[in-house]
Amino acid sequence: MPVTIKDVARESGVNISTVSRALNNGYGVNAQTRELVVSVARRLNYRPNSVARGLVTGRSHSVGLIVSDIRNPFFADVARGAADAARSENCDLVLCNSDLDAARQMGYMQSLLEKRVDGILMNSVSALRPEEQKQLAECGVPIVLLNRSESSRAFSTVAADNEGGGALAAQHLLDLGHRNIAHITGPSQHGNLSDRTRGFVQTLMKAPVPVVPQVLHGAFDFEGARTLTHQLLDRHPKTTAIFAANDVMAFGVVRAALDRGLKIPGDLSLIGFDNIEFSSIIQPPLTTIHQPKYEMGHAAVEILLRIAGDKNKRAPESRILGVELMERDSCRRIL
Amino acid sequence: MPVTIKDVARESGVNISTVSRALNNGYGVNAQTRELVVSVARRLNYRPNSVARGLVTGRSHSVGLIVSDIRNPFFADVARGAADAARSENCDLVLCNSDLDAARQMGYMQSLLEKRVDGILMNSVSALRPEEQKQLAECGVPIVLLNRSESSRAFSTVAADNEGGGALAAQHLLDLGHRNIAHITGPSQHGNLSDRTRGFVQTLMKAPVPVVPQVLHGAFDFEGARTLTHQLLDRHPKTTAIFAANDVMAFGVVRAALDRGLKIPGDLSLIGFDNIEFSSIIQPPLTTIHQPKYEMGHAAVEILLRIAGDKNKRAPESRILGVELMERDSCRRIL
DNA sequence: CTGAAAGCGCTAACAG
DNA sequence: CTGTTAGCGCTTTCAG
Repeated sequence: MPVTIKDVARESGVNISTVSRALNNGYGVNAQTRELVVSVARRLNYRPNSVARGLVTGRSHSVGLIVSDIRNPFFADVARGAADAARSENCDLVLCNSDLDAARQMGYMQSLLEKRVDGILMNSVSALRPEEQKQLAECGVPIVLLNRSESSRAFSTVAADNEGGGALAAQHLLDLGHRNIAHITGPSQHGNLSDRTRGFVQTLMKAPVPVVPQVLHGAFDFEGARTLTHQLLDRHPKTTAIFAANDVMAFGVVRAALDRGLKIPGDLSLIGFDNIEFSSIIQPPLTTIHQPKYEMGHAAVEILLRIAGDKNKRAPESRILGVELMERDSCRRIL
Repeated sequence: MPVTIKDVARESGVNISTVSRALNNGYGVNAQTRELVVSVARRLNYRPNSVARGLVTGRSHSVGLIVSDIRNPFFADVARGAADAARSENCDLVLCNSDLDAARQMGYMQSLLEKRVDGILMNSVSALRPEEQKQLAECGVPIVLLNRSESSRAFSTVAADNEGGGALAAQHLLDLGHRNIAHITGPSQHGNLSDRTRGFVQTLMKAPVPVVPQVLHGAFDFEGARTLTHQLLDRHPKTTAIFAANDVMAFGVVRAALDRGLKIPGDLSLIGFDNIEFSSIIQPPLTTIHQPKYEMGHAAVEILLRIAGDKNKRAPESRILGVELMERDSCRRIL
């Protein structure tokens, strides 16, 4: 049985409320009394029970994070940023993996709400039924959505400038003189990736000499990209540059190029998106669009906790973080 | 203000204790009464307050996970296994990043203990002062240590068979006919890596024709390995095979080989350790020792929760999980 | 089977 | 400055 505030009170010969004050506020207590209490508490190895405290204060000092899968390096970065932001406000992070399954996600929501977390940060599954949307909106704790810039205005959101990133990629390829350009990406309705595609395609089409790229949709992972690249190059062998919707897809392109004996960037220029750690390790080091992953997690929790602090809930806040071109060795100039 | 058990009681015309029973045990309550209560609860959108429940039951249904950095893909895998195991027991996972800093680690411990988590899984910093060791041992909640097989017998532990993995790597290289073998690894006192080194070296020395490998210590990351490899090859250009203490180090070797125009496996065979996702994506796909990362996290939480379930604390349990050789394309046979 | 009551450990008025 | 008191929302005896 752990030592409680009562033990400390008895041992110091004061009332428990005095102990509480001495240990928390600090002020409003005689300096000597406080010293005594503090020393007794330390001697007894007293550890305040934050469950009990939470019951009365209504704050749990923890926030929930629901991501699809923490093994995705993107989310690992976000999680680290979120955890650090939480810690700097004396909160802990509860990690949940939804696998983008609506039922799992709602299950975790439930569990987090029962734990009375102070807020929830999530990369929500895109296809939420209106009923679930509503349930989320009315759940009573602040929610910040990740990567859902286009979402309903009911929630605060944090996302990278995906559209701007797509534009950056397009401009870079254009600047290098490419005209036979392709883009491989995920399913056409994937919000995040769609934004990248839009920025990319629009920039290409608005060029002085407009370019219309080949756009291929498929699975947005390594093998999906590999397959897509083979399809692309079978049909359009003249392609000189590919924009992959994320770095892992870019790795798939690298592999496909290897399969065909094509050199990057000699025969094919390649640009990715995300700037995961591995993109600088792979050969050739990948030119890519950097997404401030850590900062996104950090900002999201800041917003969450700010909202949680305000009693009168304010209008949801949306934050779009800037992206950046990381020039490495996978793109070359076309003569 | 969320709806409480009282609201449900009033609305169903029964006592709160009946509501509690109806919603929890299920038995000991008239079927009709229960149905009524359940339906009212649902109608009111009642969500039990697990903070209040925790205060009386003494269980928080959450476990803490302290790792050095979730961005390390090894820990991301472990965390996922841990989260899944926790979830299957209706627990949540609280994620903490220590950066292997003793102060941060103890700070998180403190915070987790105040939250009255049901157990803590951690990859502890190796250098804990005896005082801190003791503090951990007596903290009152079950602790499972990760990757600390050699640690004091005071704690339960879960680790991969690092020594066996080192042996596997050695045997593989031997089988392929290598005799000029090197091993690059981290600092000599790093428990985990030391085990790998020991298994590797001993197996080599016990071979029919004993081999004594070059062993180089340095930073156990990408750049560290790159540097170490250059040093190695400057001094021992006849080296035909390298065992890197982990996959990221192996990637550093790949880069160093590239720096020198050496082909893998043509000029140099390479074997890693961990089998992180990237090892199959890099060129050439890396032969490596697979560590059951997900399973380790899963097993650790299972043990944790089993200990937490027993009132009479039993002897600590140590589990060593098997490793496996993943043969890919980075090693070749020497004639 | 159900209600009444005690209490988990703590904070927060409210008196003194 | 400090003690008293009333809960926070729930589980759990203990009666009935």
